[in-house]
Amino acid sequence: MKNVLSLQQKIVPEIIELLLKRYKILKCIYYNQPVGRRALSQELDLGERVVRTEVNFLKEQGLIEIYSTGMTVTKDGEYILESLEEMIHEISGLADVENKLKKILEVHKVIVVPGDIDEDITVLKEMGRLAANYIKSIMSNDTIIALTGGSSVSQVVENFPKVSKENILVVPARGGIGRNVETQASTLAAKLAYKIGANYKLLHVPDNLSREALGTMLNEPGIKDVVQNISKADILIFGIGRADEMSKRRGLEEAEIEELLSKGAVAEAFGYYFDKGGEIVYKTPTIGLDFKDVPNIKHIVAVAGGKGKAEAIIATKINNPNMVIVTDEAAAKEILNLQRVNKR
Amino acid sequence: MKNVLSLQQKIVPEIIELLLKRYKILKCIYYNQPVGRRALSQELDLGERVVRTEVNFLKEQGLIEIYSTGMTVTKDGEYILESLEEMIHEISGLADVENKLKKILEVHKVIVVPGDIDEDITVLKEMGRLAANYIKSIMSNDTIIALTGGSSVSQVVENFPKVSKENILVVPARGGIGRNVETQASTLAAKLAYKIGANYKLLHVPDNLSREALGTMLNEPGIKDVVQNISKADILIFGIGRADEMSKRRGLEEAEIEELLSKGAVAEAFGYYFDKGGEIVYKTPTIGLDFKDVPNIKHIVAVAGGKGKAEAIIATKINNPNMVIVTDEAAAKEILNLQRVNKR
DNA sequence: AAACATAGGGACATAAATAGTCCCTACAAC
DNA sequence: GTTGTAGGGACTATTTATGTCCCTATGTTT
Repeated sequence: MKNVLSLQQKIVPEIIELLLKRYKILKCIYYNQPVGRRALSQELDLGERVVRTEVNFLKEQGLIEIYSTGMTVTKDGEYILESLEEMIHEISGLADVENKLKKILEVHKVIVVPGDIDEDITVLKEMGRLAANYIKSIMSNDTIIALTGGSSVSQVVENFPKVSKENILVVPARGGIGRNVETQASTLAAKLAYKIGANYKLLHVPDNLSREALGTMLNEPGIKDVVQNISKADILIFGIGRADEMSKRRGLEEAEIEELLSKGAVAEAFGYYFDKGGEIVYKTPTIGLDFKDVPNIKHIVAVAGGKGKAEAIIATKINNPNMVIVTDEAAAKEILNLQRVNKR
Repeated sequence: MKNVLSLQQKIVPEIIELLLKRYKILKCIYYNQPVGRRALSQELDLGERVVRTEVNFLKEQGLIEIYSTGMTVTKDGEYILESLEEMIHEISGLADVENKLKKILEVHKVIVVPGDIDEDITVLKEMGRLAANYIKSIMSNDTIIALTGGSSVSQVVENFPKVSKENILVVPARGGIGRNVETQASTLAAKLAYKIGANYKLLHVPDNLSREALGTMLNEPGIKDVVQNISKADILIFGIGRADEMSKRRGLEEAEIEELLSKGAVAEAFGYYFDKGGEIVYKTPTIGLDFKDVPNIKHIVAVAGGKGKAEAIIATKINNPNMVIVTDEAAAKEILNLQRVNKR
């Protein structure tokens, strides 16, 4: 049989939360027995009533006993507690990792997909699907979605479920034509719009323009309109890349790449390059989303996976508490590793 | 690690139900695809809305796809379905058995405790605990509980949880003094009453009285009162015994026992002996609960376990659709066996 | 011995999830 | 075209979970 737990993750994902909650409570009673309901709820940071409901359940199951002096774990309970330990470790792996990353990266939510993007291509798809589902859940009528290019975002679009909201607008976050037409922001914007029956507007502007050219472009009416829409975006979907890879892929000149890297750039996201400290060290000369607008966007979804992306994910510091990161187990664990090393 | 599933049964039993429900739905879609929501809900005997909720979930998880022609299971879904099969068999063992028994025995509910009463003494306790919990859930103020003697009922009393209802009355279902004072109906009634802070009344009448003596007794005011209470009982708790064992234990004379068995008696419950067909072939001459009152009692809980009791459980036919049977795995499986043999 | 702290249980209002129901539009088969 | 069945939307009713506060019992401190 395939691993029971991963199967259950798929068909009854609620099990994780419930199991964890009950385990936590049982363990807490065990370590503090005899203990009262209120002391417990404080210790566990759960509502008093919630604790009570669960405590009643545990009593029903004969795992604890309740006296007027407090609650104690029965022999059965101890046995269960012991047996559960192993299972919990296995299960809580990801849930735990998600919570840790949430704190480390200071974001609203982290979604970790089991597996490694570099070893299993379906992991990327799963990332896309989960990101898409999340995005669907936050969409409402009249939402403006801005997105970037890249293979990760491409999978988000590819796995987008049907949506029935009205007057959705999809725009590329920034101008710029990548090598691969299939994963360009414009292509993806159009594809997503088509999939969910939304409108879309495109920015037909190459990357790496001169300042003068940019200025001129910005005054073009067709472009000005799109740029304004972008700045009003409600949802931003973007991938995170490694600075070294992205600078090449975006066709920067050798000299520029060298300068970029010598400045310590390790991450790239929507045209901005970040160093390890999260400082912006370079900005791709094109038009579209301005970094100063980013902190105000209601929902930001970053999608990136693979061990190699860990550093870049950490470096991409966007001061937006609403950010959600969708990544894979490999990247997640590597981020935790790097963090541990840094602490020493 | 102890078996994951039995652990989960103990700590998150709700999830198992959920798992079963979803599996059932997924499987049903698979065999009928493409199929509509309403057809499904009819097939599965679930509310249309319930099906819808679950179907949405399955879609979210990517296990099914929804088209305007109906729902189909995806490759992922098929894989899950296949992998789940084994797990379901293991899990649903008892749940399934419970349902089958419910139909075979034509009762309101069957509770099956894993294990064999004859091999593991804790199984008997567990049966008692579950029966007691069930009884607690149906108790209200002013409830009258009638119970018989026996080791099974004794465990129900022993494992009774705290109850805070008012004006509960506990009475023995029938008069009669057994060999073992500890498990006599009178003793148990008193013990239960003490445990839950209820009142009790006793019937001090030996088994096997002559007709004349019975008539006399029935006119005694102290006894008349108790008998009236018994006939108004809201809950009846009783054990089921084998006719051969019980007739000896109850101290019948050799000749009577032979007559009894030659009449085909296989089961005994609250003083009545039943043959295989569920017909009453003998009645212990004592006073108390009358069989004609039994079909009208609101709640009847029978407790009996062990392979040897299977035949007796089948034979004890009480025409009361509210009956609940608490038994063990050994008896349950044997009942299914006997049933299969009978069909041939 | 009295006062106090903390225990579990009861009760009730309210929030949230779930289920029942009915209607609508789309699509496929006849 | 007509018809039957599909899924989705939307509203209501019902059940369940939660927050809150109060009560009494019990063990401990003063």
